[in-house]
Amino acid sequence: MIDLHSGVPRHLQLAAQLRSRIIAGVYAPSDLLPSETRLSQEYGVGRGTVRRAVSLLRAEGLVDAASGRGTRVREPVELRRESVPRGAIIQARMPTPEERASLGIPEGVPVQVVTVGGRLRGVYPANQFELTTA
Amino acid sequence: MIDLHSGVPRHLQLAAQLRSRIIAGVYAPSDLLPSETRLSQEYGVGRGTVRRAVSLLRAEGLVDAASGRGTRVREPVELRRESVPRGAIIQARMPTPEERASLGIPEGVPVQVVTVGGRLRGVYPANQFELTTA
DNA sequence: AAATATTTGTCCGTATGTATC
DNA sequence: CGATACATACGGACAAATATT
Repeated sequence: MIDLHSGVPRHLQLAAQLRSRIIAGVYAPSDLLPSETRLSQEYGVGRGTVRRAVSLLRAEGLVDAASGRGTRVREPVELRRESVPRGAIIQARMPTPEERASLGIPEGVPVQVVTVGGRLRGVYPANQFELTTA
Repeated sequence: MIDLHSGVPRHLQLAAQLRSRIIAGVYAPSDLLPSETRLSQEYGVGRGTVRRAVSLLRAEGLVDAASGRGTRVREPVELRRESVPRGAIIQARMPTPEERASLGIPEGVPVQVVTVGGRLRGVYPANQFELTTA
């Protein structure tokens, strides 16, 4: 459960427990997590604390929440492999809000930017692509 | 300022304004942002809303906050260029908390993981390295 | 050196809105 | 329409780290 006096923030403790349950398959892909109110009661923490914990899992891409529907464990996605030419420069960073909107990138997912000779070659969301050198 | 009835969440409005001020150089690298209480008063929103806005900027790697000290605009750093061999696979992701601690990675900074033939070759914090194909 | 003030971090309770069932 | 569930937002309280006097 949650140790209220361990010094470790409760939302981190809760996030860790939910995370390990997801990885262990207790909550399997496409499963709904218990509602925020349920978690709040079961773990004896406020709902705000639950939301903070869940928001971490969302940022890690583990779950996906929607109003009215619940919070669902995300299906693992197959990564597409994209080949980059020799001499390319590959830089990772967090996407701008505009990139997130236009590319449909979820929270907490970085992008890899490929440039060749100073010219932009592509922006690859890390939840969809891995890069390989030609 | 903040439009309380535009339908756009206030923390997003505030984040957008702070973000554009940072990019415009109104808040320059190493500058402190106004304190959360100041921002809360100036923009007429609650402190929780301010914290949500700032936390977005932290996740984007734009600013860095510390207890007692304040929230500082991050310095852009010179990137070291690291060469990866042909056939390597480069995957970007957010670091685990353990990696952040051991590698000293600030918030909002992704890492690039290089594997060759399934064997791990290196983990490169994106605020220090850019990769190039050999 | 010590006390005080400032600033961020955590947590709670409550209220209201919006989407879904 | 009502019940459920997530989203936004406020206020208050206290702790922890840092800065200031």
